[in-house]
Amino acid sequence: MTLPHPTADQISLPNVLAVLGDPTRLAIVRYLASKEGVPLNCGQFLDLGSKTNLSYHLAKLRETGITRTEVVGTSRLITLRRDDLDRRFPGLLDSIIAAAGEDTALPTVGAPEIEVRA
Amino acid sequence: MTLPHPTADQISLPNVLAVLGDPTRLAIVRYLASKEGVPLNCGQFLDLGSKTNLSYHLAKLRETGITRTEVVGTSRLITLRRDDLDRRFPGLLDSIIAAAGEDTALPTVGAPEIEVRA
DNA sequence: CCAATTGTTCAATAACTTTTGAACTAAGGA
DNA sequence: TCCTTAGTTCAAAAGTTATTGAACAATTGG
Repeated sequence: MTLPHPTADQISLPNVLAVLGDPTRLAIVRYLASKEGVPLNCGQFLDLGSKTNLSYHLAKLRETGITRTEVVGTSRLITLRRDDLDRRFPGLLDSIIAAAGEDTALPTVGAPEIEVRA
Repeated sequence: MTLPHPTADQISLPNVLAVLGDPTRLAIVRYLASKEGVPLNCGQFLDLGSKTNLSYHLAKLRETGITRTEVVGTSRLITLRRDDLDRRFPGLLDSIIAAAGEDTALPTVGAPEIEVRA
């Protein structure tokens, strides 16, 4: 069983920008990038919204060509389509992820990154 | 007379991405980048939409911090806020403009770039 | 002053997006 | 088989965005 994904050359720049213009989806992509190589399932993102809402955002990321979703049993394993994005839009993903990393206003997955003083 | 602009540190990544996710606005920015240094007025963009519609899109670009608009007589002179954007999001604007340059589906300002054979 | 030029504002509309809960499907383990 | 886990689908509600035309304002040249 495979879900529909656009081919690399079907990925459109305005679509990618619009889809990453949503803070929840940007947070998802940032987290995927921080765990590159490790496929994550939908459950890992529950900090960012309800199950239903994540289903919506993750479908959007897949349909735009930003992520790849593999069905394994009852899980979906989600990865960033970094090669395709880099080939299509060199430097774009890196600069977005770097900028997102500085952005304290973005929601985060996992511990809320509290700055601990010595 | 000056119009309201966000300061550099008020420019938000999700906002920039969402605003550039619109093909008309991406075309405006691409054209501004191609004429860097030369301030353009709204009339130069009439290929991309009606006067009213451009007013809307150009206001959005200004409010997001992507462009600067200077009022001179009855004209608005519009420039890209490249320094601010580069400082805030290094590499982002360049990769977007480069990618937009390859995108034949985007609307264009001026002659439709016909490939002339020798 | 008068008219033309430049661009804005307003209200209306159409279309899309995000979010929600309830109901559902499909796989896996006891 | 039955229950749990993982995630989707659907319809509804709420909100946002893009586009339009008509009316408006401000500057400038004659």
